[in-house]
Amino acid sequence: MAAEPWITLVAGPTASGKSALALRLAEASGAEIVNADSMQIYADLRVLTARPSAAEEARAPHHLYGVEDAGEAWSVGRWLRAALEVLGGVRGRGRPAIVVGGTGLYFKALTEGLADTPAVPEDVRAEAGEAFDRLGEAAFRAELAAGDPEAVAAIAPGDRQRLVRAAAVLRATGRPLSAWKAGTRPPLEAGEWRALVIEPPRDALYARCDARVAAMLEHGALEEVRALTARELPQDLPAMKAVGVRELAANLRGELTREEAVERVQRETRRYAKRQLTWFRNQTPQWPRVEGFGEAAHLV
RNA sequence: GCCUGGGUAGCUCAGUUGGUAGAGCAGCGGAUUGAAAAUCCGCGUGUCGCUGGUUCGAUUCCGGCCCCAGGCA
Repeated sequence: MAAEPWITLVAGPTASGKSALALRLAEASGAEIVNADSMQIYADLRVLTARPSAAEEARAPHHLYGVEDAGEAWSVGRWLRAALEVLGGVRGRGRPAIVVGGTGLYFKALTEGLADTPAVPEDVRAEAGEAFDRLGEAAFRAELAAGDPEAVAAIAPGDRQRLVRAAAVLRATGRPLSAWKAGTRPPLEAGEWRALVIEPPRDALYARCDARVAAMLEHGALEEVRALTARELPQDLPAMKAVGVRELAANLRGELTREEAVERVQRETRRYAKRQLTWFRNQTPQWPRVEGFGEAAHLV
């Protein structure tokens, strides 16, 4: 067992000051920063996804920020492979690492592991989706239950995304998801990492979400969305699902006033923060809490 | 000032022929294994404007008052 953890995970909801805390920790320890945010991976929406600025990135090495085009789709698995490779490099340089972000599932994959499921071919995935739409949920579930009763029992009603994924994995590999999950091993050693969860008071966090969305509009969020929508990419790409893209695009089309769009983006941002709070509260209850915002946090 | 309509959940409203009320949105709680800023599940949180009266019982009926909107002056 390693004597000293060399990886620090900094988790927390959006607008909680994670990046600021990570930067302070990095400057204090000479660490390199690794992104664990599913949207900050994409290059196109720097403002809207609250990516660190060029000036901030200059203060410490940053990895996996803006490294992919919005026209490409990353996933937990793709992020995990990339993150492990980056961490290997950091370790090779003899430096500590700080993994910071708001995507709970990415932290879970990093600390607990991800099933070693083979890639599901695109046509199998598409076919499963079509089958769902053709059969309806009840019949689709009945068919899936023959090969993967566990998934059928565990997936909540209406959750098309998970049902289709379970069916696609079964079809492509001949084994249910649960079988793939069974052999999962954590990619990191227990002693080599430690974690922090920033958990600001709800009201103050929401106020910061609102203020930050307003500030994003002042700093070019609309222009980013204009450039992105001009590419007419498929709507189901991850980057197209970033909070604010839909609403600001609607404003650009004249379907929402600027004020309406801002209010909706603020509301979606608050909801996102709430989901993150729920995740960390229940999925990582044993991780130490930092109360208040990241930039003001008292460091241990 | 008079007339009409309306004051019910955070918001927009429905409803109770008198037995203390329910929808949508918001909000809150939860799930979460390759889209996770995704996807989905659950939960009404209430001086029924105020105040008297009638009644076993009033948010509901009656009186008075206050407030909002429109109309007439």
